[in-house]
Formats: sequence, structure tokens, C-alpha cells
Amino acid sequence: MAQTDTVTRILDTAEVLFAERGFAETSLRTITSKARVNLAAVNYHFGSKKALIQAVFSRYLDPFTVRFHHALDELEAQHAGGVIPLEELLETMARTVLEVPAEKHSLKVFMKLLGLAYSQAQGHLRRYIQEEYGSVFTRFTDLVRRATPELPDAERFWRLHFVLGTVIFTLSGLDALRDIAEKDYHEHVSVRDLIRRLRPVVVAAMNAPLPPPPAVQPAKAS
Amino acid sequence: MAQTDTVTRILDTAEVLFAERGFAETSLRTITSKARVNLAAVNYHFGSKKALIQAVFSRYLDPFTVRFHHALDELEAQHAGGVIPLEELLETMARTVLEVPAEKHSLKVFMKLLGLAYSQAQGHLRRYIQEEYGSVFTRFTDLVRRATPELPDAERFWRLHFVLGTVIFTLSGLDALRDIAEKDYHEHVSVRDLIRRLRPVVVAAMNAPLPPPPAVQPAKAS
DNA sequence: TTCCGCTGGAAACGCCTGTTTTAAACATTA
DNA sequence: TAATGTTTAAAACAGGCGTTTCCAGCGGAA
Repeated sequence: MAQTDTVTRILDTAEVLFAERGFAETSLRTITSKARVNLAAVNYHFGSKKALIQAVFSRYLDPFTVRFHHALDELEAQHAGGVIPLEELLETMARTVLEVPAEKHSLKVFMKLLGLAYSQAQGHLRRYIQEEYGSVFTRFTDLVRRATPELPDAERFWRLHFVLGTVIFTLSGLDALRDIAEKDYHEHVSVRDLIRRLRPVVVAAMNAPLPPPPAVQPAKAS
Repeated sequence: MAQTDTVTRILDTAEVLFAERGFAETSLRTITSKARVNLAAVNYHFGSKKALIQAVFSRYLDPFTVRFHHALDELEAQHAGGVIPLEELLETMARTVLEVPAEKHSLKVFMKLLGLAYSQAQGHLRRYIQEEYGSVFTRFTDLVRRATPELPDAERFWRLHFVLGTVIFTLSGLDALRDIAEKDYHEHVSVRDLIRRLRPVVVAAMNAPLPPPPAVQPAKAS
């Protein structure tokens, strides 16, 4: 199975380098030389650099969506017809995110890639992820809506993205933060430790009191 | 003042392009042609592309630190000797962030640049910002520590970065999120509107209950 | 064996990058 | 006026980039 080996070695090497330096800053030559495969192998197996980037994401996101759908199926079966508490939904998502990379790959790399997907320009990536994996996110937000009926739709939308920002930002910038934290507090921080700290913060953020209505409305009748 | 004009035009053009595409994806030729300036002018005035990137940040961060120090001076004078409430500290920071770009530049660009500073590799940038502007952040965190004495040091450290992640992530990815929000909820969202929504969430996150201690401790006596 | 499709290695293709160098014009200051 | 610091123009530099091409080797099928 030398053919599969080359593809795997490219993907393994690429995901690490992408996570460390970003997409534009990682050349195909760096990837292929570090993976000890020929330069042309990337274009041969994947077609282009863009396609390689998408393949790196697929290898994480495909098993993630499968598992997440299954986990949500189970959760809905347990609470047959009723609403699923918000904390169970968040818990399930966190558990699934942790499970997937634990098998073969690094959770740190996975989170860094997610962070890059948001921040790097790479319009094609955002489009690809949205089209390919948008449905599972929609299903999740629908369940969250039923769990938090008191929240206005717009408010819930923004708060979900607030906590998404917290998680991705923290876990993708973990290395730099960990260096500071260990220097100042002499305390080693694992990813699971961080998730333990994140949980109450995320729950509190979702359950925060509603903001006051906008101060002044310029339009309409005086 | 043709000399100043060239420098300003380069900075004005560069910051917009950097914010839109990132650093590596923006070439000097793109900047200079869009700014209608000679290609050599960048290396003449700034020395290198790295130095140009740092200059773009300095133009925002220098006035920010000055204003923020002043604002903290006033705050400390008001609460002479006593502790400043957490919400006033956060409020002051938010107000200062809003004030600075409001003068000449775009708040959106400023936040996008901050997001890039975190996510893009550019090791030199993170080092530059930390060395140049680390002290004002240290002063702020010291005040936060006095305002939240019940929080363990490590917990406060992480929570500050959690909310930092929320704010930077949200405001730097604002365009993409706004598109989705307007399509789904037919509601225009301004930056100030977003900050109104962020306030209660951030406060609730900082005041969240402490996480349970780690499940299993391997070391020490049984 | 002969053929074929898949994989690999090495080199080259244009193209774009940041930077430097030349030159000549312009403005400002002394 | 002379000198100095800016700006423009045009060109070239060396190097890296993604991509393509060509050819040698390979395994299994006819």
C-alpha cells in the first residue's frame, strides 16, 4: 500500500505545518521535503494546493460530523420529544470534538486549523466548510434554540458565536498562552484542563442577562 | 508636505489591504500601486515589509496606550486607594478601544488587525507587540486582580483571555458573521450594537462560578 | 513476454515576491 | 545658490512559488 502511504504522509505533514505557520506561509516544497515525498505528488494526488487544504480539513471534519450526528441522535432519543438541556448539548459537542482527534491526530492541531479557517483570508475554505458542514451546525443551533426559548433569536445567534470565539481563540492560541501561564503561575495546563475551566464560563455567558435595548433610535417618527 | 503624504498614503492603503487579505497575501506591489506610490518608497521610508507591518500597528497602538494609561490614571484617582469595580475597568477599556480609531481610521480595520496579530504566524509581530505594549496590559491585569480578589490567579488569567478571545474573534470576523445575521434575522448590526450585546456576556463570564477541581490528581499522597 | 496504468523522481516552466540599484526630478532648508 | 532630503521612474536582482512535463520504474493482466 505504498500509494496510500504517500497520501497519508502528505496529509500528516501538511496539517502540522499549516497549523504552525498558516497556509500561505507553508510551501508545497516544505511539505513534500519534510514528508520525504516528491514535490509533484501533491498535485498528482490532490490536484492543487487548495484541494490539499480542503482534504486536510475533511479528514477531521468528516468523522466529526458523523459522530456528532450520532451523538445528537442519542441525545434526542433520551429526551424523546422533550427539550435537551443546554448544558447537555454543549457537553456533547465538547465530547465529540475531543473524541475525533484523539484517535490518530492531535487535538491541538485540529483547533489551530479551525482558528485558521476563520481568520485566514482563504475565501474558498470558508465557503467549502460552510457548504460541506453547515447542516450539522444548523441542526445543533436548532436544538439550542429549543433549549433556550427565552433568548431572542438574534441574541442567541450572537452568543453562540461569542462562545465559539472563546473556544477557538483559546485553544488555537494555546501554545503562546500556555508559555505565559506556566511562566507566571508555574502550572501546567492541558487541553482537558482548559475545557474544565471553559465549561462554567461558557454556561454563564449563554445565560447572561439580556442587554438593555439600544439607546437612541434615529429613524421613524421623531 | 509631499513627504508626509506618501508615508500616510502607504499606511492608509496597507492597513486596509492587510485587514482584508492578511500580511503574506498582500504584496508590496499591490500596496504601492493602489496607493499610487513608487514601489521603492516602502523600502525607502520603512526599510522592509516587516517594518511596515509594525508601523501599521504602531499607528493604532501608540495612541491607544497613551489614552488607556490616562483613562486608568483618572479611574485610579476617582477611587483613590480603593479598588475599581471590574465593570468600570472593562467599560474603560471598551471606551478607549472605540475612541482611538474613531478619529481617523476604521474600527473594523483595527479589530481585524488585532485578530491577524494573534492568528497569523508572523512571530516578529507578536514579539514586537508584546515588548512594545505589554506594560499597559500588565497594568490593566493588576487592576483586574484587585477587582476580583476571590478568583485564583490562574483562573483570572484564563478568563481574561477567554473574553479577549470572544471580543477579538467576534469583531475581527464581523463581516462574515454580519452577512449571516442579516440574512437570517433581517437586522443590521453595528459595531456599537455588538458591544452592547457583548457587555453582559463578558461580565457574566468573568463572574462565572469556579470550575470543579481536576478529577484525578496523580501526584502527592494517595 | 508484452502491454498498460499507476506512482515516483528530477527538472523545468512562468510567474510573483521583497529588495536594491540606477537615474533624474522635485521640494525644502541653509 | 548650493545642499539636502524626498519622490519618481525603470530596471534588474536573486529567490521562492505553484504547477507541469517528461521519463524511468513498477505491478498486474493479457
